[in-house]
Amino acid sequence: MNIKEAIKEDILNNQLPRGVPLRQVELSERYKVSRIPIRDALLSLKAEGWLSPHGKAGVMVPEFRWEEAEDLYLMRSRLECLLFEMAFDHIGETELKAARLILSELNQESLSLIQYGEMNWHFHSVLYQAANRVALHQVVEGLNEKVIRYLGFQYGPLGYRVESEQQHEELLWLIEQNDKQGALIFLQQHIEEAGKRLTEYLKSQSSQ
Amino acid sequence: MNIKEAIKEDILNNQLPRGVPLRQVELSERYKVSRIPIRDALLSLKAEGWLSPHGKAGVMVPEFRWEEAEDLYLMRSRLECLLFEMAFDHIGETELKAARLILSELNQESLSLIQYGEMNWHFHSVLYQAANRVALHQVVEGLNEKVIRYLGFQYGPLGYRVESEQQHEELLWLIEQNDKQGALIFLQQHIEEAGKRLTEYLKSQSSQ
DNA sequence: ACAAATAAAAATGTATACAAAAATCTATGC
DNA sequence: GCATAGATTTTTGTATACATTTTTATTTGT
Repeated sequence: MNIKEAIKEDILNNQLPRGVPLRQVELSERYKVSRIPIRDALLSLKAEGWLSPHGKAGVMVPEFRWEEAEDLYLMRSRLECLLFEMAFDHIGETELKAARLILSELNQESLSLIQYGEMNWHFHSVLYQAANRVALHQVVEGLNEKVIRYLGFQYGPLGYRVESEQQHEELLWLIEQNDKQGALIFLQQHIEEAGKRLTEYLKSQSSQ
Repeated sequence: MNIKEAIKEDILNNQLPRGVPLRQVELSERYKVSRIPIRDALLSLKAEGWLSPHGKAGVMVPEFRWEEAEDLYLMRSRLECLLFEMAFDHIGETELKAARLILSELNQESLSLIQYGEMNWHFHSVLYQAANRVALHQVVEGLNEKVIRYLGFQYGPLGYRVESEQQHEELLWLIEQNDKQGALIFLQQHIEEAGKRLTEYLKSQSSQ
């Protein structure tokens, strides 16, 4: 499971060419392993949306497309709010404590992009776990995984990081106040705003 | 891509034990290939939800769980209705024609369960395609793939097949009448009813 | 000059063999 | 009698070698 992570990192940091087929031998030389574990990794990453098919055989790093980003956040908005609503009444001190801990770790600098993205998901995940909706949770997790691909944009040029953390704080506060409706609407806005920013940025990038 | 299909068939028809780890050598003997293509297939099927991890290494055929079925149909309801709404105004004679063709093929008997499930999805898919929402479409496709695992229940003891086809006819009719609101509500009921039936059936099964 | 057919190459897919890790069994101490 | 530490066996993970498929280049005909 280590080569997968390495390839993900390299995709995020634009160390691998986009749009052209990735050759298994090149990758096996690059990561100093044989082609078999490379094949395994490519297969997994393709299934997870980090790679897309190239012709009849072979994979490539997909280009960024604002349409995909828009769809992802649209789905996150619908499904995460549903999940959060189901979770809300079951969120107790345990979950809040865990969420606060993650938030404090998130504030530390010196996190790689991929680590930050995962921590960000963990924060939301801890809250959603209270809903006890495994299948729904997994799909939402998959969406957040796919979103990580775009984080380079979101936390690079967009400099969204500080603002995002303030919103996390506020969400916790609303939960503590037991303001279900308020928290729900806030979460929806939190997601939709992030989606809108990213989508607009991607559009402006692709049109030039 | 052929061994994957074979394993899927066997999972659907309960030819593989549930809950216990699948051994790669056994499968390689069963399907008369070496372990490498088996590994590839298991990896893909795990990513698609047909198999789940068993301990630190190895996979197993997951048990049926009504909670999963409920989640799947909940998500289908939310996302498919959204997708359908986006598609509606772009559905033309081309899509309707394709949908009618699929429907006529669906009426033929002599389709395996897995083929029927795929045809069923194709019908919906053709309509959704008009929305031109690739990422959203793919997620919905994934949900329908996962639902196929449960089709043995839905079209076996539940005998839902004829009724489902009548509903498909009616949906097409509503589209032809350009009754967007009506079609939307009808689709939602179509999905939610199927989900409710399946979930209730699974509950009754697991409680005895 | 362009298109289609064919031959060469490069890439993926698969089999066999070996290494590492996990699970199981056994023996030993308390 | 039970739990734990170690050894044994089983299973998965990886490397190398070969087969098949796909892609690219070349040739040939119009």
